Amino acid sequence: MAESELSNSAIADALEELGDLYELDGAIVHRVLAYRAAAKAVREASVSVAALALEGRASELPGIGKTLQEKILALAQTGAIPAAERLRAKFPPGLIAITRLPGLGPKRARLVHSELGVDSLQALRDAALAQRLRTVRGLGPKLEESVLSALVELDANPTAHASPRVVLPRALEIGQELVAGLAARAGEGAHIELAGSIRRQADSVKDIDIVATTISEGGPQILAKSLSKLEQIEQVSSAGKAGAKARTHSGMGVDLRIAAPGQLGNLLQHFTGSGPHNAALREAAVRMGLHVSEYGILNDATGATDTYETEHHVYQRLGLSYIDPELRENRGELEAARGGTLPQLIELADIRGDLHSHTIASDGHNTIEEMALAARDRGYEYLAITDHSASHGFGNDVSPEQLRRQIELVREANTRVQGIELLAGSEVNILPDGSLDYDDELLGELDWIVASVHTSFGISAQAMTARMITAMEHPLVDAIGHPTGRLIERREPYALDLAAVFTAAARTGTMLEINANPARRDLSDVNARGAARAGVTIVIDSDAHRAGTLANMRWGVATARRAWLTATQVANTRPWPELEQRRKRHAQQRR
DNA sequence: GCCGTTTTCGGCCCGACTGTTTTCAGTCG
Repeated sequence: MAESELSNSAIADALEELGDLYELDGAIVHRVLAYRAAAKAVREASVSVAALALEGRASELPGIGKTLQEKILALAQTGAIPAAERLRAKFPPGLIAITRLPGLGPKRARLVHSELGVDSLQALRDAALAQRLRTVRGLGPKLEESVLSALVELDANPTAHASPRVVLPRALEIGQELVAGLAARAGEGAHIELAGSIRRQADSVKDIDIVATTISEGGPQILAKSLSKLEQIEQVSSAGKAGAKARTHSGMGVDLRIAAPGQLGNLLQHFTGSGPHNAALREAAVRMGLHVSEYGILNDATGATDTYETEHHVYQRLGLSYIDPELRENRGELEAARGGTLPQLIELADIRGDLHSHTIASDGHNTIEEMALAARDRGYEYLAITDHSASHGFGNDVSPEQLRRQIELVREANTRVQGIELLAGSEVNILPDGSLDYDDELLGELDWIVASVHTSFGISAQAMTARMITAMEHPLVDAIGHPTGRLIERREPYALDLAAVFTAAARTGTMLEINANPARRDLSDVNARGAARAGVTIVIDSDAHRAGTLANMRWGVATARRAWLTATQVANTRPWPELEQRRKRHAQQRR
């Protein structure tokens, strides 16, 4: 296999930069959008795009054609794209920073560069202070004002983006508080719900989108005014009949949109998105002579705009079966909905047990029995106790001797606590050479083994891949925990050849985890989908460190749904005896 | 620059808001 250290994320960054540069250069918007779409496809790919390009196969990815295949190949072979070099020489780097300011895009950046010679944020500030921006046709005093206030904000907080992304549970919590607050003030007959990326159950959320309908005459005004009264809201920037825009004290944007009940389906469909899903949906609709917006569907043939109360009817009108919100990312769901081949997605109620949990034996906060009772309360049939292993290194090491004692304690608790099967397991460290930190004899006494990387994240992709594959080839390793090590919005995944890992997992019968900790969700949606396509069995685990966080399972199921997974593709939707028989140590015995 | 129930060229979603305008361009989601 072609080996390249050029990561997908580095390629995606390069394509985005090139798109920005072409935009500054005045390229037509569709060409720029093509670069952005290609960057997204590269970032989401679960195989090495550099390796694909070296084989001449990058154009197999959606949105990448002959030209971009060549440009990625050049980047992989020479470390640079000639067109980007040329454009970088033409436009000073400060111009890109200017396009990032609110209210300023490529057109205006180009304008201030050509008319005033502005080539940096500092030069822009000087021009605004000297009131020179208003001398350019199309620009005025208001823009000077907004430029200066944006620069002040940037100075105060140079690293943070204007609106940071937060992980889903936090956004959902704020969103639900806002919905409850609005509902309490809206009166009878109002319907209020969350849309946007929260409803799609994305990894992280930038803005909270709220959709509301009201039947009373002054309903819209009451709702918009109610929003400004909520304690979470810092300020409302605009309010009208159709809705309001606001910002929370924590800095999240809030977009409230209001419609008549008869349009709820149209509004909800529009505001659930995603952007690429809606764009693709609308392009397909145009070919049918239909124009879709949040207000309804305009029919070219009749000139009438039809509105729909439910999303089901919106999709039906467009010749599509209903698409679950988690799938609306333009990753093939429209074609599947057209052909009636969408999957029956896994649900939280399908989960029968949890195979990754911690207790006070390592870094957990509850006893075996407390965890067992909490799992039973959740309706589980089984729970694996998998404390950290002998070299965890955070003061929570479980020595071989302690593990033997822990196994006895689990067995005792299993006889004491009725109504749930307790499994004695371990989350064993995968050492840099791929070996494990207990000997095989002790590992052989365990019911369930999840192996994870917790150290030496910085080794090369080649070394990390070999390390993982060695661990998967161990006959007693049932599953790999949080396989890429990413932390959402905080830490990139470690360098790893995922395609090779998936192949090895399928070959050895090792399961790969979707770790349901909402800061991890690892495997990610696209990677879990890639793994399942490669024939890998997925297991969804809470990785709970206290009884309460067994409930994190829901975020893992959310990721599985975004990965198009059905219940049958996930191991722990099966009763333990059935799951137990399907894992590799039995498959190996059968041979 | 991509792509095909308008297939190798000519299209490529839809609307709101803002500021600068007197009909609209640019930006944003």
